[in-house]
Amino acid sequence: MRRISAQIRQEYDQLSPTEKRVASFILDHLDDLATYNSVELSRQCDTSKATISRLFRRLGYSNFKEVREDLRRLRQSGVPLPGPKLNSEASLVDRHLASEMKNLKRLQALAQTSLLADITEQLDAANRIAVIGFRNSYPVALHLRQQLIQIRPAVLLLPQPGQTVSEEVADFTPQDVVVLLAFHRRPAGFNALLKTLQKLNVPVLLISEEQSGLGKSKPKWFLELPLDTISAFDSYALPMSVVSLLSNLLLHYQLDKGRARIEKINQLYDSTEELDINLSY
Amino acid sequence: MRRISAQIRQEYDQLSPTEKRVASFILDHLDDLATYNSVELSRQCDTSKATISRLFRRLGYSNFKEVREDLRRLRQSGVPLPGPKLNSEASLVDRHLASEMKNLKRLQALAQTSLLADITEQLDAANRIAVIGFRNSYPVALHLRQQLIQIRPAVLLLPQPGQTVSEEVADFTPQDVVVLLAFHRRPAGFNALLKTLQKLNVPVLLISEEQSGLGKSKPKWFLELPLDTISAFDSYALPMSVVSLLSNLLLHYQLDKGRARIEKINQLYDSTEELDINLSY
DNA sequence: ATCCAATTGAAACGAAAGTTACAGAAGACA
DNA sequence: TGTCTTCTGTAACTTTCGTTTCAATTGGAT
Repeated sequence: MRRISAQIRQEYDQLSPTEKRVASFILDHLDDLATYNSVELSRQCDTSKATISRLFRRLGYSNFKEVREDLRRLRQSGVPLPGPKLNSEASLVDRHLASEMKNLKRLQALAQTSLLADITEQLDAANRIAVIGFRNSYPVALHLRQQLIQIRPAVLLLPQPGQTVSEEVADFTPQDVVVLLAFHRRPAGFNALLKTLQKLNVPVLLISEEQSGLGKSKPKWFLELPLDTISAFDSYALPMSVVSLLSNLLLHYQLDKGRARIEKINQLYDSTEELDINLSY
Repeated sequence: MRRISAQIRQEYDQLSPTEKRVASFILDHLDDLATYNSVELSRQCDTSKATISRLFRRLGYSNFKEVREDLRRLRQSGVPLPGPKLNSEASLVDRHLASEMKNLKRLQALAQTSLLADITEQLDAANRIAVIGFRNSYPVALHLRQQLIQIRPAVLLLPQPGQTVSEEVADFTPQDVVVLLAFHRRPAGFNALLKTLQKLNVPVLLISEEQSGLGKSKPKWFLELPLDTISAFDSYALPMSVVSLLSNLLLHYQLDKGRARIEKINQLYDSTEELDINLSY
């Protein structure tokens, strides 16, 4: 495929001063050049439309449209990203970000299976969904519930104050789904809960940190997310990313099926306060 | 800032069948919609230019140009690096991950300043820290508080049930710190809260989504995080990553100062031993 | 069956985007 | 100095884009 950046490098010496200025600008904005038109380009580079037009001609394109098409194809077909460069004295911040990047890449590997499609389907079909998360997993559970409730009814956050999970889960059936967020520090009794669910034959999506050893409990779906950081505090970035991903997947699944009731979404957004927070000032 | 995905959510039910088809396509291609024009859109959705034109009118834009400008502004708020680009058949999952990657890169650009060091120092020195977050920001606030409380005392989560933020914040001083998580849909009265804090001269760390326009309120520190995803549901991955980053930074700051007790860190690392919080089964 | 409202695409229109012709400016060279 | 070349923006142009008008079609409702 022809690459405009390559063309520019090749021809750069032959270009006139103004053209060089434009070419540099292009190299600096390769990623969203496809969204510019020649008028904007000329304004940004403080030159005329004519110069822009001539430049692309010089670079071997017959017109601007061809450039656009090339860029879009380029955009869509995998420019490898330059990884975060790290020297030995990289700051904590840099190292944190590098670590997050690494975690994301691992998720990418995990997400290749049909697992997510399968889960999405069940999240749509389930009569009820229970989202369960203790301690550090609780904020994630809360968030997941906040998102899911916007696209389907009957999404419960467990346990509710004053009740035990066992009680609330007792009447769950194979037509329901339980999402169990189980990152670190699972309280005593957790295994009992797993067993109960298994006995009831409730499909369980179990999400934990890596190396949790929870795979043995044979949940219907199992996601092990890397939470590693440079130091003692884990990062819950990936769990939140998965929440967003699952929500978006479910939304699109429902859209495809014509089943999404989007009109409700904003109402809920605006009026419903799912949490008992006092919003007054 | 107006977001086309939000507009679509709001109006979706009012749309005609063809318009719904187009709207779905848009949600599926939010990330590179800016590179399409109405002719291409109409071809992709197998409809006419006229329908496209009418749809955007219905979504509250006065013309297509306005849509483009909106989308470009969204896109351009990032660093000039070619993100991970995928071919057109890339799955939603792949595109989600690519988008997260891009957001991380943007955070990398934000984090170059001395801002974080400054914040860390104050988080250490503060008499009290209040963490405030409503709606979708609440889980993040909860999590931040959970982490910070492990390395320093007097970290409050506001508002507490039955009280108003104003009341609880009334006695805050310049020696305290308020962390205000303010992602999207800030409730009425939010500005009043900001002003109160300003009047009391309390240092505020304000964290919001990009393009929130909250910079005008002149908080002491201001972080704008990209939450963009491929579709309607935002990703709170970056906020959670920042929580982890801040926690780790503070931990290391205290370690450097000999102020963190080693046994605390061991506690942090130890994922099995538990104090029992009253979460029943 | 008839009417009415809603939906949609074809076509016409005006408004831009993009190309080309042209002319002025600047520099090189004799 | 005069001439030639190159570079560049202006303006005229052609093409494409986006909106609007209008008529055909559909699906209810009476």
